Amino acid sequence: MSTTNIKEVAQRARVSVGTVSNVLNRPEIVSPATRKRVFDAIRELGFVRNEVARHLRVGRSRTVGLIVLDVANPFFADVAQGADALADEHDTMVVLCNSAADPARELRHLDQLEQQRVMGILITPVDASSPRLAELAARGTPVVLVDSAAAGLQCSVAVDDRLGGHIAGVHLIERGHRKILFVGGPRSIKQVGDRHLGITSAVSEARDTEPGGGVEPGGGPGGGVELVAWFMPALSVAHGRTAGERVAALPVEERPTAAFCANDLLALGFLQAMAAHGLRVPHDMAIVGYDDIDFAAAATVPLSSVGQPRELLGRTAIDLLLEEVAEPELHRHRQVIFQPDLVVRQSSDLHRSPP
Amino acid sequence: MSTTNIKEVAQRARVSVGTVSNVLNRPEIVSPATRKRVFDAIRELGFVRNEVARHLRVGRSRTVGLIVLDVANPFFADVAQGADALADEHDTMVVLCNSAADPARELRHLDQLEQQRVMGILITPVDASSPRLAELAARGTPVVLVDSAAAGLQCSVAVDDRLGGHIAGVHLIERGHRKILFVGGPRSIKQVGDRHLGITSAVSEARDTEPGGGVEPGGGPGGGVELVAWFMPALSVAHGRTAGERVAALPVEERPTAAFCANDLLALGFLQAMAAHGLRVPHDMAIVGYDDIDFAAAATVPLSSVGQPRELLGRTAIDLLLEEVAEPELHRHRQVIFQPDLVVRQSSDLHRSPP
DNA sequence: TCGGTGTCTTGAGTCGATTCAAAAAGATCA
DNA sequence: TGATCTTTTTGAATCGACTCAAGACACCGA
Repeated sequence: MSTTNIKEVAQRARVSVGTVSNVLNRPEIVSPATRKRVFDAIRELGFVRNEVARHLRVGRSRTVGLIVLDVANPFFADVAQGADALADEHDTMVVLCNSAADPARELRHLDQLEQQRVMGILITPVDASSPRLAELAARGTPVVLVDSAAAGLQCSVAVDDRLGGHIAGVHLIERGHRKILFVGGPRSIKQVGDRHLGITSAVSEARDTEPGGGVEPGGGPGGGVELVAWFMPALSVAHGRTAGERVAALPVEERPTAAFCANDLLALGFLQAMAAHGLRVPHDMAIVGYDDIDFAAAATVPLSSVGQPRELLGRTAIDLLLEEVAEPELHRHRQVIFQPDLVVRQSSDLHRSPP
Repeated sequence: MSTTNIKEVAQRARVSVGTVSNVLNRPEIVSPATRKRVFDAIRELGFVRNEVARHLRVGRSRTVGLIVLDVANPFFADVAQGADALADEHDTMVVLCNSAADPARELRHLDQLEQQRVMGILITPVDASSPRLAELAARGTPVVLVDSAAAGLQCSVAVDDRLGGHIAGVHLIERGHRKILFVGGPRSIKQVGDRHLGITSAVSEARDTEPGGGVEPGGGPGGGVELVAWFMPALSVAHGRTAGERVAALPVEERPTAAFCANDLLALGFLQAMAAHGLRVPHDMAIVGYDDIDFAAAATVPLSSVGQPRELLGRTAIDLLLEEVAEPELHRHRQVIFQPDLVVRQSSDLHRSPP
């Protein structure tokens, strides 16, 4: 390791360590001549300040941890980019950690970050109600939940996932679909649950308002719209493909005509499976994804998707965190909620005529 | 911040600080009764070990920095995942930093990581010949170049980009293309240059071996294959789209029949532009990308792409780093080079008949 | 020459955990 | 019981940078 320390610099510049420290931190109070001597010594020795020691003394780090469910998901890459951009302006470093939706990994990262005394933690939790998050906050590490609303105990930024699910449901129903599949991820992930609730509410509203209260054969009670939900083990392209294959294997009369996937990775996988089994999108199967990642627009069939302000989520999270760090006393926890919006593309843009 | 420190724990457990430290680090040398008392005190006080102080004392951190050109590129997400997986097994944390291909940002991250005295740095440099990297190594922070071969001064893992470019070129020529466009990123990025060199060599080999040495009208000297190269300002979907639009605007007789893009993001953007301008892929324009990210297979037209062992790159980089850290004296810098392989999909899978 | 007033510089003490020589406590045996 | 090991525990010194009260120094006017 760079063994040159402030002491050696002081020796070479023929000043005390205090003066070197002053040059580093408040150069204006040091006389120009001394300052120059010190800078020269620093350059000559290739001195690099030991941030660890500095941090130990001043007790405050300039890094924040960002724990996401899946680094490989472009949605989180965009959130991270937003966070990074704002953090950068405040001379702060964002370290990105991947929990891979695994509570154990999440816990390990939380422990590591707390032990490193980071300035704060932004997290998209596997389980938002975990007591660990409250403990962290209580012990003094501010936590901001990202893409997941908090119950007042901490700050959070989120997009209204129920609304997003609702919009997607209304859209599909409006396009004439009467049997819809929801492809979710693990139930434990709150976003999945909320998006499911959203489309569920859209479906039951459709039942209530639909004319003719008779029970149609094969339809749900009180209306013609039926919703099936499958919860896959992960929100990945591979599991989307699995779901798609399972759907393709169903006999036509049982098969839904539309799928709402809890994120775009699932949707892209699902779409691939449709192509592989000769099902046309949107004719045989309409698809709506979630997140509106850049790749959604570039898919085999351009994908309809519920969009979220991804970078803004990241920026806002950093903003809330910095606010809390700056004035821990005055700070009141806030829950910021953004609105999703549906981007209709080819994958669902077809009016389905009744059978 | 968690203000409970080892001293308070010691007080409550009625032992010395040395004993608490022992319980934390070598519990087996402490008698069971004492150990229990200490653990109880830790639990009761909610003590969290201060990794900063520990690090200052032992002089060695358990984190490595990984600086990539673009976090939003799934290629790097996969590399990061590979690195993370292996690091995890060694109880080491990977922090991901984004240089966004900007030398200034890269430098800032290098500075920060060095100041934090990380165990080592994995980097896909904007400029591999930058003296900063050598300085870092000289001052004691091991550096491993990722996806970019080193000249013996440090370790590196890479994929043979010239070979990759060559394979792509041979494939397109073999499919009958005689006018090929190379869509690159900034020339300063080594990968871009190498991939260009690769396809250039494929083209000149084709000229040499092609029967009939006559100069064809519109063809290059000595053969019928022509290569044009455009270097875009960034390896992004947006710039791919720009390139595609520029190509689409060309009169048919001047327009290439195939494009080899320096990465899949460019290729996906290029593909979108083709669709937007009514050019059919692969009939009017064949496309080959690079990296074979998961989204390549899911594109509007499934994308041919030169594949790289992405996660293995990350794993190997960590492996080399750990090896160097473990035995700094014995360690000899190594350059690991993997082979790329072309995955042919629909976007280039068509034999073009001569005009 | 002295006191006063700024401007710089100094260096011991501090942050929290680890280390290790040395002391203390136990165990074993003659 | 005392001598000799062995097992535990102790606590001062240490890592490197920062802080701040106190000291050194220069300059000015009386």
